Amino acid sequence: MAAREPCKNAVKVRTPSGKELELIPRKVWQLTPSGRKGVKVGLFQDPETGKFFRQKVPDDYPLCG
DNA sequence: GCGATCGA
DNA sequence: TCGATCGC
Repeated sequence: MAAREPCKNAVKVRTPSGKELELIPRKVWQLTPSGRKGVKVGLFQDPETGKFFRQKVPDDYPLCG
């Protein structure tokens, strides 16, 4: 069982403070309603403010965290 | 509204 | 316990 792989790849994200940065998500999971495709969501931390935020990550980004 | 997740 | 994430 591959329990909790660390996230390795940076994702281009718009931080709450309005900057585009490449950040490594703390965690990425699938957010998928029944019978729909859903999205992958990453939990990120804005290095400017320390605030956490969630944002879509590309569908090909591996689950991790 | 649904789905999972966790910081606030 | 809620907000916020995204696309359908």
